[in-house]
Amino acid sequence: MSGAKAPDLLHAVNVLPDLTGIDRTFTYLIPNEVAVTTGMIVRINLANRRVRAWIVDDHVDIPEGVTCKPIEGVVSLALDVDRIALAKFAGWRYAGRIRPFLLAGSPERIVRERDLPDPRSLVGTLSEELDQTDPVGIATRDLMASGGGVLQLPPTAQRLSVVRSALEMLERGDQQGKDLLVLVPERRDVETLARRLRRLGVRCATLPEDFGSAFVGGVVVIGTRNAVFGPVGSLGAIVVLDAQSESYVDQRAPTWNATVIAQERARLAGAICILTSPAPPLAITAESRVRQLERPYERAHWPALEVLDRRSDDPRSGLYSPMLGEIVHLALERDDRPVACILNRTGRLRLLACRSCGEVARCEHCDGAMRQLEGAGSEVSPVLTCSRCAKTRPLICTFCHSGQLKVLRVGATRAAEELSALLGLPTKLVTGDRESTDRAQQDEIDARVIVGTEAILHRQSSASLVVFLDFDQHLFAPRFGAAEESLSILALAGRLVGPRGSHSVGAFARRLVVQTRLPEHEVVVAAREGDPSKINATELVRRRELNLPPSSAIALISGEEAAAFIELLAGDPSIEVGLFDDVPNTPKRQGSIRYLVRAMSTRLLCEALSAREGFGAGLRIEVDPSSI
DNA sequence: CGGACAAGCTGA
DNA sequence: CAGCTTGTCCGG
Repeated sequence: MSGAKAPDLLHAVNVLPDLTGIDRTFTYLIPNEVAVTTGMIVRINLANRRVRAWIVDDHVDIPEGVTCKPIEGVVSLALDVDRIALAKFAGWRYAGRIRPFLLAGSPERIVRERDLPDPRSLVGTLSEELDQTDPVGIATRDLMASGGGVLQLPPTAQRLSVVRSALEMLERGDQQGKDLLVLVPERRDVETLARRLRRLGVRCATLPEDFGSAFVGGVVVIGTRNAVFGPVGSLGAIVVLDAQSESYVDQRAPTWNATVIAQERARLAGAICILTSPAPPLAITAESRVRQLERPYERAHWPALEVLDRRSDDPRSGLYSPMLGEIVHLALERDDRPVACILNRTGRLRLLACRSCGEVARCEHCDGAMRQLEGAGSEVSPVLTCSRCAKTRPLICTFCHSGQLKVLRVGATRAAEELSALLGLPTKLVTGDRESTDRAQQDEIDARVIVGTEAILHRQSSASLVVFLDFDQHLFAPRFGAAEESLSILALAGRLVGPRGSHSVGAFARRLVVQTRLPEHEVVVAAREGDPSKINATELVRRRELNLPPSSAIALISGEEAAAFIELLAGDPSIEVGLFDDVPNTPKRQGSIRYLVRAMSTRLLCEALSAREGFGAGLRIEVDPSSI
C-alpha cells in the first residue's frame, strides 16, 4: 500500500504524550526509514523519560527556536486521521482533554501491522434472506437511503432487524465494501448481538478485544460507548441501538456522550448514522429526522400497562396498593416467570421522623437527612447515617430524645422485607451493589419475587410483571429530563414482559404495573398507548419556557478555579453565567460551588469554553449535564 | 505526570 | 548553612 509513496525526507510530526498531566503536543522527528501514519502510538523521549505518545499531526513545520528529537520507535497501531479528528472534536465539544478519547480508540495491547488479519470482504455474508415486508426493515432501509436519522423503535420490536437491514444496504450499490459499526449500551448486548449475527453467517469483530479485525474491516464492528472511537475498516454506517441509554454517557469528566460522537463520526466520514430508541429524547430528535413506524405496529410492540391509582388509598398502606398482593399472587400462579418490583432507593429506611414530636431525623452537623443503611450481613444496622456527610448516630430523636421513630420513606431493602411479609413468600433483593446481590442470591436463590432498584431491568431477561412501587419518584426526579427518563424506564421494563397481547388465550397477561398518584400523567399515558411522541410536544414547550436544552446549551463549572474561570467567561456576550448551587459539606469536598453556564447553541457554548486553556485540574467542566 | 530548581523552615 | 519540605515551572 505505502510502497508507492514518495520517499519523505526526515519529517516532523506533532505528538500528544500519554501522560495524565500533559495537555499539549510536542514536535518530534521521524527518521527516513521509519513509516508512520497519523494516529499511531510511538515511543518518545520527553524530559528524559521514555513515554508513549500518539501522532496527532503529520508533516508539520518545526517551531522556531526548538531543537526536535527523533522518536525512539513505533509502538502500536491505534487511531487514524479521521479518528484523531474525531477525538479533537470531542475535546472541543466536551471542553476536556483529548487523551481520554485517544485511549478509548486505542487497543488494549500492542497491535503491529504484521499482526493484522487478512482483509476479507463482507459481500454475500448474509446466509439467510431478510423478510422484505418487515416494517422495521423497511423503515431502516428508508433511513439508510435518505441519509440517516432517528428510528423510533418500540421496545419489543426486533433490533436485530435494524442491523441486518443496514448491513444489507451496505452490501449493495455504491456503498459496497463499506463496514458497519454498531453501538449497544452494555457489554452483554455486545455478546448477544455478535452471537446472533454470527449464527446468520455474518463476520463480527467485538471491541475492544478484536481490534485487529475491526481495523482491517470486512466485519461488523460491535461495541459499547468507547467503540465510537474504535477502528472500523472503511466506515459506511453507524447504528446506535437504544440511543437514549445513559450507558452512552461517561460519568467521569469529560462527561461525553457516544451518541453525539457517533453522529459527528458519521458526518466526518460521509457515512450514515441511524439512532434507534423506543422513546427518543429531545436531545436527539431536535436535530435529526425521526422515522416512526405505523401506529398500530408501534402500539402493539409496547407492553401492556396497568395503572394502580394511589390517590384514594389509605396513606398507612405505605408503598403497597390494596390490590397489589392479589395481582402478584395471580401472576406467580399463572406464569412461571418471576415478578420484579422496582424501587429506586437503596438502603432500608430513607427518611424518618420522631413518633412523639414529629421532627424529621436530620444530621446535627450538616442538616442532611439521616437514613438507615442496610446492615452488614443480614442484621439490621443499629445506627442512622447522614446521607450527606456520612456521620452516624443512634436511632434517637435529637430534638426530644425519644427512641421511637416512624418511617416516612423506605428503601428497597425494607421494601423486600415488607413485601415478603405481605405476600407470605420469600423475596430476592437486587441492587446495583454487586456484593448485596450475590449475598441475596445465595440466601434466597429460589425466590420468585425480585425487589430492588432499576438494576433489575438490566439483570433480568423476563418477568410476568414489572411493578413500579413508586413511579412518582421517577416522574418527580429533580432533573429536567425526568419525564423522558421515566418513559425510557417503562420501555426497558417492557422488554421483560413482552408486547401487549402476546399471551395465548387464557394465559396470564404479562404487563407493567405502575403505582402512581398521577394516573393521567403524560408519561403514563404515552407508555400505555405506546406513543412516545405524546410527551415531546409538551416537553418541548416546557424546555423552551425554562430555556433548557434543546432550547439552549448548558454546562456546569466547578472546582477550585471555577470562580476565576467564570469571571473570564462573564466578559463573553454569547454566554450567560449564574450560580447553580452550593454543594454542602460532602465527605470529600468541602462546600464546593457550582456555576451554570448557558449559551444559545452548542457551538457558542463550546467556543466560549475553549477559554479553559491554561486552567488545570482545578477546573471541572460538565457539558450537557443531566443532573440539573 | 515527574524531574529540576528555587524558595522557605528548622536546628545546633 | 546543610538538609529537608513545599511550590512552581516545563518538557520538542
